[in-house]
Parts: sequence; C-alpha cells; structure tokens
Amino acid sequence: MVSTLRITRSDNRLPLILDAAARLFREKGYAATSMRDIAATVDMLPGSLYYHFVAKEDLLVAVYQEGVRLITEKVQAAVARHAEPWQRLEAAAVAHLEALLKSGDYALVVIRVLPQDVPKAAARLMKLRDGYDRLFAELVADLPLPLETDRQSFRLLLLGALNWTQHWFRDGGRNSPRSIARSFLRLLREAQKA
Amino acid sequence: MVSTLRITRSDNRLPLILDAAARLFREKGYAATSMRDIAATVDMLPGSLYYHFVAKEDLLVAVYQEGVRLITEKVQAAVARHAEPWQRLEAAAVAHLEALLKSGDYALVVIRVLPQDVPKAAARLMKLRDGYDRLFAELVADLPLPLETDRQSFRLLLLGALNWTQHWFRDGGRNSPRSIARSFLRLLREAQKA
DNA sequence: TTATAAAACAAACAGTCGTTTGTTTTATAA
DNA sequence: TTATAAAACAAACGACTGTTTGTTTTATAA
Repeated sequence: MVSTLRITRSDNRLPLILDAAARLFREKGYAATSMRDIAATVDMLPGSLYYHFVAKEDLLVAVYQEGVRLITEKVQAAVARHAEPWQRLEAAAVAHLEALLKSGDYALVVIRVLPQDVPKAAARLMKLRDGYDRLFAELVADLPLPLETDRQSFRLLLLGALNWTQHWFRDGGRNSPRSIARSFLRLLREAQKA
Repeated sequence: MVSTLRITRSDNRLPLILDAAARLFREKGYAATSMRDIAATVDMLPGSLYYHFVAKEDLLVAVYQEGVRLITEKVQAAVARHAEPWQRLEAAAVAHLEALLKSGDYALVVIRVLPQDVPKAAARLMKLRDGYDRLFAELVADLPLPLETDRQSFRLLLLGALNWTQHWFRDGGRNSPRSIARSFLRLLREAQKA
C-alpha cells in the first residue's frame, strides 16, 4: 500500500495514521489539521507520529502520493478497456471523477490541498501531480478533432470542470459522478464532431 | 467601499487592514494566516484589529463580501453591454475571469477559501456566494440551446473550468484571462449550434 | 527462551495562536 | 480651545502548535 515505507511488524499502525491524516486533511485542510488531531484519531500520542514521519509535511506528501497513485491506477485501468479515442477519454473522465468523489479521502486531498499552501513540500507535491497531468494530455492528443480546436484549452476546460465538482457535488442526489462526467463530455463532444 | 462598516475618521485604517487580509488570505489561505501576520503588514499591534472586528472570521467575511461585490459589479456591467444571449454569456465569462485573475486579492479569496474551512462563518460565506451563482444561471437559461441540452451541467462545466484556472494560470504568458474565457466558450458553443 | 529492534509512551520544549483588558493618543465637532 | 469619542497601544491570558528526548513495551527472528 505504502510503497516507499517499510513495514516490518504486523501491528504497524502506519496505514491507520495515513487514513486518519487523509480524512482530516480533506475535511479541514492542511494548516487547520494538527498533529494532535491525527494522533488522537488513531489513539496515539502526538510524538509517536514522529517515529514514522520526520515532519508534518512528509505526512502530507505520503498521503498525496497515495492519492495520486489511486487516481492514476483507476484511470489507467478504465482507459485500457477501450480503443476508440472518445471512449477512452470518457472512461478516463468517469474514473477520475469516481476516484475523487467516491473513493474517499486520499484522492480528494490531492485536488483540495494546494502545493502553494505547504511551501516546504510544494516542489514534491507538484511533481506528483505533473505525472498525472500528462496522462490526460495524451488522451486529448489522440482525439480526432478539427484542426482549429485548441487541445490545451480543451484539456484544461474538462479537467478544471471535473476537479471543481468537489465544491458542489452532494452524494445521494440524482446525479452520480459517472453521470456528471458523461454529461460534461457530451457537451464537449457534440461541438467537435464536424 | 465597505458598506456595512462606519468610518468616522479620515485616518481610519480599516481599508488597509482589509487589503492586507485579502492579500494574505489569498496567498496563504485562511488558517495559515494569523492575526499577527495581518497586523504586522499594516504596522499595527495584533490586538488593535479587534477594534474593527469581533473575531478573525468576521474579517474574512468582510473580505469575502467585498470580493463578491467586485465580481458581481464587473460581470453585471459587462453583460449589460450586450443583447444577444451568447454574447452576454461570453462577456460574463470574460469579466468573471478577469475579476479573478487580474483584479487582485479580494475576488480570489472568494473562490480560494472554502466556506467549509471556516465553520463559524460557513453559512454567511455560502449565502454571499449564492447570490452570484444565480446571475450565471439566468444567463444560461437565456441561451438558445437544443432541447436535450442539460443547462445545469452546462453552467457547472463552464463555471468550474473558469474557477479552476486559478490553479494553473500564470500571468505574463501568451494567453490572457480574456482569451482563455473566449477559448472555453468557443469549445462549448460549437457543440450547441445545431 | 532470549536478544533485538520496532513502535509507541510520557513528558516536556519553545514558540505561536486568537483574544482581552486597561490605558493612551489624536482627529474632529462644539 | 476644549470635550468627546475614535482608534490604536501595551501587555498579557490560556490554549494550542510542531517537535524532541529519554524510556518503556512488545512482536519477531534466532
């Protein structure tokens, strides 16, 4: 699960710490979440967290890393199931949105906590993001679009709208992450057919 | 400028305080900005801020209010210059994006600081936002769209993409807020002509 | 069964947080 | 010129912050 960190004992509670951190970072943001909050959630003492992480920012980076991994994994799997460019993009959009809105805390931390909010970790966070961005760029590059279409704007429009859903999406309504993603893609696709 | 607060003396530094708060809230977020940061920026003592505001959240609400007012003002003025529905929406999108990316700190605080980040002020912040959202809803309602087009999705797609630009837009590049907004609208419009 | 290292405890550190209280300065109206 | 209220100062409050240090418990390999 956490590839870079060694776990040598079966009662290791590092996964629990990461879960708690992910939940709190998502709910309250990075700055408003204290190490004591996280420790209390997993019934530990604050200082104990420093056995696993050198500093608070490193805890965030670990959560971020797992979040990016999760999203990337789901999107790549979804894309692989299709061959036609538009279908591949739609599958990616659906998977992206489901990862954000359904799979839980890790993924949301990635689009909710801004690198600039954590200066000491900003460079590492941006690097983690960049890898993922390329994935979508390739999908858009493969689309059979009219020559005059600005593919960069196309990508930014779609991804921005998808990421912004976190601010208004409420679970339990009529529309699912899947239906939202499809709806967005339909609006974009019609325009590019000719 | 600040309609709800009385200014009875010419050397009142309330506007300076608001400017500083807006800048810091935008740069570092709400939680990471301390009252001492704000006070130091305007060369005051921390406690002095409490002559103007009962609590930190009220300072945020004041900034937010001014931000919403600024955006609304610019968008309404831009819309009023056109009669054709598509042109009105494009003018609104351009004004909205210019307000966010060019006019400075107040407007950006509105889309950067989430109501849920400040529980004690969340209700007030959301109320301020809602008024503005209606404005765009009306513009979309007036568009001559095919019957099958989902107007709500259309609005959320556009507004989400516009608001997300804060995360990647860098000033000085080839593309201006105006050109970005137009590019987005072109992508959406082509699809809806038939 | 015992040695070893993982993992957590216990307690404190120096600094910062939002805020309050009493006092002082100063622009303005009378 | 003086009375008044606006606006800021000065200093502190208790609570909370990220983090460190030394010690203790305990799962696991030998």
